Amino acid sequence: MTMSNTGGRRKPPTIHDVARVAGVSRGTVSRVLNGGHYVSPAAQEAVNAAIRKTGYVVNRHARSLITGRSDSVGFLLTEPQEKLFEDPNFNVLLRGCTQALAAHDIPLLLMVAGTEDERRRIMRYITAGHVDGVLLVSSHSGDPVAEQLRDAGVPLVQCGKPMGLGSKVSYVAADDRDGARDMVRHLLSLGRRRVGVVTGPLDTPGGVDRLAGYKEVLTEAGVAIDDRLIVSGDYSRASGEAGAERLLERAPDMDAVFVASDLMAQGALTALRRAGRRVPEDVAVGGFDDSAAATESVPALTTIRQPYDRISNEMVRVLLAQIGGEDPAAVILPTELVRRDST
Amino acid sequence: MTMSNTGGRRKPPTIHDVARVAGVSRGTVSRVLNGGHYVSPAAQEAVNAAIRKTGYVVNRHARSLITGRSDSVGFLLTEPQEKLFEDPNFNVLLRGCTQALAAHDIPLLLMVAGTEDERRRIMRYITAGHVDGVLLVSSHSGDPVAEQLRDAGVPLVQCGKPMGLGSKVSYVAADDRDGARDMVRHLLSLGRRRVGVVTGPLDTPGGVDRLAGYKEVLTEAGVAIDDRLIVSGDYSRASGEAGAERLLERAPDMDAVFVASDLMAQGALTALRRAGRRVPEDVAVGGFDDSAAATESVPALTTIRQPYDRISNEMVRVLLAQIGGEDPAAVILPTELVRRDST
DNA sequence: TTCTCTACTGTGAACGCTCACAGAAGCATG
DNA sequence: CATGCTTCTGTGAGCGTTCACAGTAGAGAA
Repeated sequence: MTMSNTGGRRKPPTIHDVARVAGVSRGTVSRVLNGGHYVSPAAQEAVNAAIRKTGYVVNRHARSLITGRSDSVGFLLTEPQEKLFEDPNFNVLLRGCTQALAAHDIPLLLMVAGTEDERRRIMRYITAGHVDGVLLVSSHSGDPVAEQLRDAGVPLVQCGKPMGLGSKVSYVAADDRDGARDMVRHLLSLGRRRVGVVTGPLDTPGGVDRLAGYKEVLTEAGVAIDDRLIVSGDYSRASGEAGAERLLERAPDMDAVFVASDLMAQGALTALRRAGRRVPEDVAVGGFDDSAAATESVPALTTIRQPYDRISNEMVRVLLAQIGGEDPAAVILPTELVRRDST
Repeated sequence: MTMSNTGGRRKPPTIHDVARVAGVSRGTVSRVLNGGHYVSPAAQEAVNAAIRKTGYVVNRHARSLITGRSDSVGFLLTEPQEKLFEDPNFNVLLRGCTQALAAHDIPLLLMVAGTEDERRRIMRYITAGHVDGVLLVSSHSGDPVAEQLRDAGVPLVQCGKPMGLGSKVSYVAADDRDGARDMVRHLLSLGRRRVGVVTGPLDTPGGVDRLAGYKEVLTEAGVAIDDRLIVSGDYSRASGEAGAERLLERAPDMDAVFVASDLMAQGALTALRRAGRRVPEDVAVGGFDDSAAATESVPALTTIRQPYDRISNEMVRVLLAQIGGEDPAAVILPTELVRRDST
């Protein structure tokens, strides 16, 4: 009479079963599992064979109980919703982090803090030690969550430069300023001199730095800064459309515009088309991000590529280092100009 | 001399500390934590006060070790990438599930099985009992993963109707057939008679059902089915564009088209514009999904709304029921016609 | 009174693992 | 031969919780 295996799950083998099959002790099996130092080759081999034979998989709960580590990290999003819905970059980041962590056999717990209630529950969960560290994505970058976590001693890496420079928290970001410089230099190299800009939100480092890069290059090139050519948006498509409209009103002779996100650039294209301007003949348009929106636009956008794959890899690397005891670190990654049809 | 709390985390309070503060035993605290049956009001109150005072949070690892439950579920995506990048619906689903689970205090583990290696690692993780159940999103809907999990006795809910009807696995889906019927009826009600269709992939139930609804309504209305008016796509924007182009070639007198996804409908709009057709005057266009693409299109798409918020809620509900021992269940949710500017 | 029943409470054992420690075996050195 | 050192192995304890069980107190019935 054999045991039925329909329906319920069988009780999985433990380290004890492996030890018995391999003819060694629990301790030896544990050592093999954790790097194999101080284990004879013969025992090593016997244990590995026993693991394969029994189909043993470590019980992470039991391990965590004694080590105090959870061997998992949280991916925390502190946005009501727009980010998750509108921003194509978010997907890339989430996927990149999931995979980078998977390579270390570390599961990713997704946490979305929309309401204040959710935020509290999540903070309690995190500070109780249920994750070893947190990857934080938040757009309003003076987020109190970052400071709270840092004060609680939770390893933390933020995506994008945080606002308060005093706060000692790790972050990984693209080089916004340098990217903006590249784009504006590119527009100037096309012979354009009336270069407008639709900035990001000016209460975020990203918004500020991209504008700074713009001004820097114009000044270098001896082109006067004209306030009528500067408006700001909030990275949304709608704000890009409104921004371009305002620019055309205030400076009808504009012959190029640097828009600080692809989504806004898409909106700007709509506004330009409506105003009867041809792109790129009358007005050259440069975006930022190289998100999916850049290739979907008509014409396809010349843009500044943010290396999201590298950003997610670095976020994970820095976080794991910090969990391992290293100090917080800031990583700034280079961007790249991608030429398409809008310039 | 006070203990420094800079840097490292303090050791969190245990159930023991709570018991001591409340003046009761571990057992009583545990009972309060798990529903409070057979606990006197006085003890109940004392324990709750002690929990607040000490800031106690249950150690889930210790609990899981003994209960055998992990009190977490996996969200498994078996797609190489396109879904995560192109499909706006995916975001909505992921967020919905995260929140529905959060209400039960259950964390969501995100798992992406792109490569074969990842798939194996994830299967081992799941079957080892590290999650209590799995929410599965996969487009090629005869996915072997579903059967493997079912055979391993892992509670499972799939998003969308699975292909092999024999396999007894839970799923939650929108009523594709009925949605298609509504849309085609709507197009007919506008007086259109040459109604084309760009279907989804015909090796998936969603693709098949939407086409079936289309044919059904035409037949009911006494309009002959014309094969030249039927082409199929794969839900991508590009395939919608190509599909509409082919339809115009084969049936230049087409005066309406039902496109089985909003993303494809966006592509169709591009093709129609290029061919000089006005939408909706010359050709009315109906989409499916009511994703972000529907409102971003110009003109905004009339479409069939899939109730993604309800879908995610139902997926979680059915999964938790199944974890609780109930039998697998199928849930089919009603759709809704959303009128915009393309019809 | 005594017994039974219900409502509640405390206690030891276990869950599966890692860690610290003790000890064994092998080998070179004094 | 004792001593030390290195490499390897086994053993008990304990992580924080739940669960089963035993036990207590009080109320009501016989």
